[in-house]
Amino acid sequence: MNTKVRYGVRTAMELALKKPGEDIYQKDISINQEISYKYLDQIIAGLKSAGLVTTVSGKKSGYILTREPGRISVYDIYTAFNPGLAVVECLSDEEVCKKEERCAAKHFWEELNDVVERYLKSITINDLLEKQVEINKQLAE
Amino acid sequence: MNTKVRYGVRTAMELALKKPGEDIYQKDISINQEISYKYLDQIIAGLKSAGLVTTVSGKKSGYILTREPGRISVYDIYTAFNPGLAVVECLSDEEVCKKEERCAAKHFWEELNDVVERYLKSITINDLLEKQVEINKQLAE
DNA sequence: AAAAATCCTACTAAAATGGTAGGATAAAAC
DNA sequence: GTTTTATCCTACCATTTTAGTAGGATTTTT
Repeated sequence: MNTKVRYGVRTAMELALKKPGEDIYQKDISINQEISYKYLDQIIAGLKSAGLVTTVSGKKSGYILTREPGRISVYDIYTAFNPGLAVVECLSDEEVCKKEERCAAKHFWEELNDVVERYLKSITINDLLEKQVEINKQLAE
Repeated sequence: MNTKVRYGVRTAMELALKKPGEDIYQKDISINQEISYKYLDQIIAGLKSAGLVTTVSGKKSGYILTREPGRISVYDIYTAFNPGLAVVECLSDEEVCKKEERCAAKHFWEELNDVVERYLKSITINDLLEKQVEINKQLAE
């Protein structure tokens, strides 16, 4: 899990809090989330080309999520920055291990991959926001 | 999951098949598993310093597992080559994120980390060997 | 003593990571 | 219609990690 995925998640959380009529700019996200303004360029570009975020460019434009936060999973954000989930390289179709299907280890790595993938798909941006509310409540006590 | 962990798992599987009186040398593992003899040096060194493998002095010498295959998990092998499991860097104690406990994302990464850790701990070398027997049986059909 | 095996340290090419830099483009405000 | 402010786009780069290679020292067996 590299910084792009992590920052991507936090960016999506930030955008999910946008209220109708309100504008959220790259600058806002950069400041709130303490992510370099320029690096955020690449984060947002990734989210856009994955179809998770959209914008109208121009002076007052800002960004917006294309789907409700409850319909964007962490897996969606992960795949915005990675070709696919592969906990070991022999799972990505590029490289083909000589041992292939004879390899019990490979079967195990595939199962691990499934475990992780299922979990990433099960958590949405909305879940994270709810968790955030819960955390804020606990801190206020 | 880097090559050291993957090769480490396959090396442990190889050693687990050792019968009493039989010797398994680095050379054997290198040939059977198609791992460079010299690189295997480092793999075995890691397994040894983690206490999973020891050198036996007998007729010649060779290596042996220090525990039954059913009591060596993939997590044990993982930690032989990595300081600890951390799917994101802010989970390793070295770096401390400014957001710390206020961050819902971090809580999520921690849960993901637990999911992976539990799974790695749940699978033993013995499980992999049993799976291998199953695969061999299916291929023979 | 020779041979065969383990043990140990250092080096390195290539790729990935986590950014920075500089400017082009688009549209709203004046 | 020009200035301002925001997005968009491409290239570059330092550092770290990865996946080994290399060379030899030491120990054990024959």
